[in-house]
Order: sequence, then structure tokens, then C-alpha cells
Amino acid sequence: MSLEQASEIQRRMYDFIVNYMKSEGMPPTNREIGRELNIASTGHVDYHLTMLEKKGLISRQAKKSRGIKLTKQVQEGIPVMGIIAAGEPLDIFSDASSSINIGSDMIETENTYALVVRGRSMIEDHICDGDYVVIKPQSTCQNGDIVVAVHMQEGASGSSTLKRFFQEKEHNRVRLQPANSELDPIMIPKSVWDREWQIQGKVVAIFRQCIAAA
Amino acid sequence: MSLEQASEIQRRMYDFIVNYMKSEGMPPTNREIGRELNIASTGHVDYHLTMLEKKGLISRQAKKSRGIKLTKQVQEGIPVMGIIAAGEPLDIFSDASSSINIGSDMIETENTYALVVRGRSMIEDHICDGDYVVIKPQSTCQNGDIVVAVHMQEGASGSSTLKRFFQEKEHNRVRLQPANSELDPIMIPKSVWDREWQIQGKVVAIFRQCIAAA
DNA sequence: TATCTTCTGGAATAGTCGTTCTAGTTTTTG
DNA sequence: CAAAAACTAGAACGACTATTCCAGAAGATA
Repeated sequence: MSLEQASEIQRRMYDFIVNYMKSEGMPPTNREIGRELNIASTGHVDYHLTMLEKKGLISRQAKKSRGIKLTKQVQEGIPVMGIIAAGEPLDIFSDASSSINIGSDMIETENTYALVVRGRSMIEDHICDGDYVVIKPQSTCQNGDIVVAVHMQEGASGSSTLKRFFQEKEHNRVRLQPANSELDPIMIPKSVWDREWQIQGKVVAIFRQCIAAA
Repeated sequence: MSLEQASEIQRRMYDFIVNYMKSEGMPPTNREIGRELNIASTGHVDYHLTMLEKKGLISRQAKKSRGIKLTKQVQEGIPVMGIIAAGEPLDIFSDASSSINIGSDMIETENTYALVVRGRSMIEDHICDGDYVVIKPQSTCQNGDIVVAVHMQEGASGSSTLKRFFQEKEHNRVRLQPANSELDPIMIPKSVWDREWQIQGKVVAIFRQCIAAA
């Protein structure tokens, strides 16, 4: 039922169909597929399309020109990859359980992902419990950026946290600042930072769903 | 260059193409168009397609089956209809100047629209200056809902505001409550409310773009 | 009234399209 | 090794498709 059990050529065929539909707005004909993949015979193309259909990747409308449909529509949204709660280990869903769909007009959707915020550690920056934060992966950032920082501890899975990042050169340390006056910032000597910490990405957008009156 | 200068039949043809592409994932053939619109001749269909092309609504790839493309891709996002600032007249863009694209998995996109928030009147509900609020149009709401309320004043364009709605039966009035302790709620006697006010819709989601460090 | 644009139907054509068949090669499996 | 499965090429067929030409009707224009 998935791409893994398709052969090399069938994978390339499937990719071509997806890209063709994205750029042309319609599925390709069997002959166009053959031309692209250097397949001499249309019967040959038909054979592999039948295989792709049998494996559940596409469906076809008999006799219709360009009668190819993708069974799973292309994932255009931003995958929700897990839950982030300050200080606790990041709960990563290996497979995106859902996705939020924010248009490419506003945000680069390439490589970005979303996390669900737990807790009130960034409440004074108006990031609430339950909000989705859209993360653009990057390993560096500027002072004041809201970032996902991961503490790599030996022998344990790293714990991650959502904080504002400040590099304090005068003290030779990094400060991870929550936006909650009840919570204390985390101060990390630069040497420890370099050894044990890692920036995973930066918050580029926030999305909140208002279910009912709070 | 627009739908207005197309004739009735051409408008129906254009609509059919849009709907067909949405449901089938490919453009229709000339014959399928003719069948749907009760046009006997394929030459006749070609004539109107040529007209639609001349008017800039579609483009065609000669000789290719289903060779129709929509020039302006279908607006799938939520249109940003204006700016809302507490108490000031709603700045409505008659034509959506932009759109944010939030997937239908999360929100009904049908009929919903977005407004850009100006000011800090809802800051304690963590709705900030510059945030997009997604509005689901409805004329009634429940206590505690965050709504767009419009004050219809005679001889002037109505002013609108973003507030929490409370019907206070014991005082026979409506209270529009800002989420900012520096601002006072608006108290409106029920009779005045019924005569001069109108609920335009309810906030169902919030979207914020983080440009840089604040 | 005469003229132009828009709209409609029918027929024909050249090429495109999905599908099927035969026949062969290569790779995998038992 | 032998059998099965997967892959490849070529050709051919009937249906489908876009396009063009002809001819006429309806309505607006001037």
C-alpha cells in the first residue's frame, strides 16, 4: 500500500506524475510518461501504471485520457511533529499525526514543521497552552529569537524547551529566557552550551484554534 | 480580463471547468463540457473556449487533450478582508488584498474570512497587534465568545469592534468586554442593542506571523 | 435597412489516447 | 538449476480529442 514496495522505475514514474500535476495542473498521458522515463512502449507504461494501481498509489479511470488520480493527495501542509513542553522531553511523533495548512504566501513551507505548545512558559509573549508554533529548522539564531533548544544529555533522550535565546557575551554564557515572570531563565556557560545544547529551529508563526469561549 | 465581460454561457462554462477540476483533478475535455452544458457541437464549445481565452480567463495548450489551464488559480485560502481596530470603522477591502491559507482540516473555510487586528484591546486574551483573526460569520453567539460587533449609526458607516460578548440578563443589557484592564467595557441597554448593533461573526482562530525578534 | 458581433448545429479530419496482444529479456525465488 | 515474477519492445486497434470549415439564427449597432 505504499511507495516502499514499488520498484525504482515505478517510484520515478510516481514522482513524475506528482510533479507533472503540480506544474501542469493535469495528469500526464501514458505517452508523456514514457517519453520522460525513456520507455519506448506505451504498453510498457500501462504495465507499470497497473502495478502502481495494484499497490494502491494511484487510481485510474478506464479509457479516459489522462485518467490518473493520486489516491493520497499530496501533503501540502505543515506536519505537526509533536508536543513541546518547557523542560520536558520533546514528544516526537515519528509520523506526522496531523497537519496544519498555512499557505506558502505567508511562510516557507519547505522543511518547516509545527509543534503543539504545552504549558504557560511563553505566556507573556502571547503563546498559550495548545497553540501551534511553526518552526523553521536552523542551527543558529539571533538574540531575541524564540527557539526550540535541545539539551543533549548522555545516556538519555534530550529534553527540549521553547525559549527566547540571548547570547550574553559579557558573561560568556547563553540565557534561555521564558516569557513568564514566575519562571527563571536558564543560564548556560558557553562551554557547556557548545557541548550539550543544540538549536533546532526558530518560531516563525503561531496558530491558535478557538474551540469555544474560554 | 474578468468574468464580468463574459456571457452567461461562458460564465457557466468557466464555473463547470473550475468545479470539474476540483472534483476530478484534471480539466474536462471539450466534449465533456458540451455534454454538461447541452451544447451539441464540439466546434461550438471550442468557440466559447476561444472567447474565454481571449478574455484572459483560461489558457490552452494546442492539440493537447484536456489542455485547459486556469489563469488565476482558484482562491483556496481565507481572504483577508480588512483591518479591525477597536471602535474605529472597519476598514473593509472590497476585494481581498491577500489571503492566508489555513487548511480545511482545522477550520471550515467556507464563508470564513480574516481580519488584521490593530491595537491592544484584546491583549489579555493574547490577541496582539498585527494578528490575523479568522472570523466565521454568524449573527448570534454565546456568552464569552469573541465577536466582531458592528454599531449601525444612522447617516454614518458603522463602526466595528472586536470584543467578548456577554448578555447580562439581570441588568437587561449587553456588555462588550475588551481584554485589556486599561479599557472599559461597553454597556448597551438591550433595546439599543437590538436597534443599533449587529454581530457579524465569531473568532474561530488566530494566526500570527513572527517576522523578527520583538 | 444593412452590417457586425455573438451564438448555434453538423460534419469531417488528422492526430492522440488507452488498451491489448505477441514475444522476448532479465531478475528473483524456491 | 528450474520456475516464477518482473520487466521491456513493437505493433496495432478502436475510441476519443481538438480543431477547422460551412452554414445559418439571433440580437445589437449605426
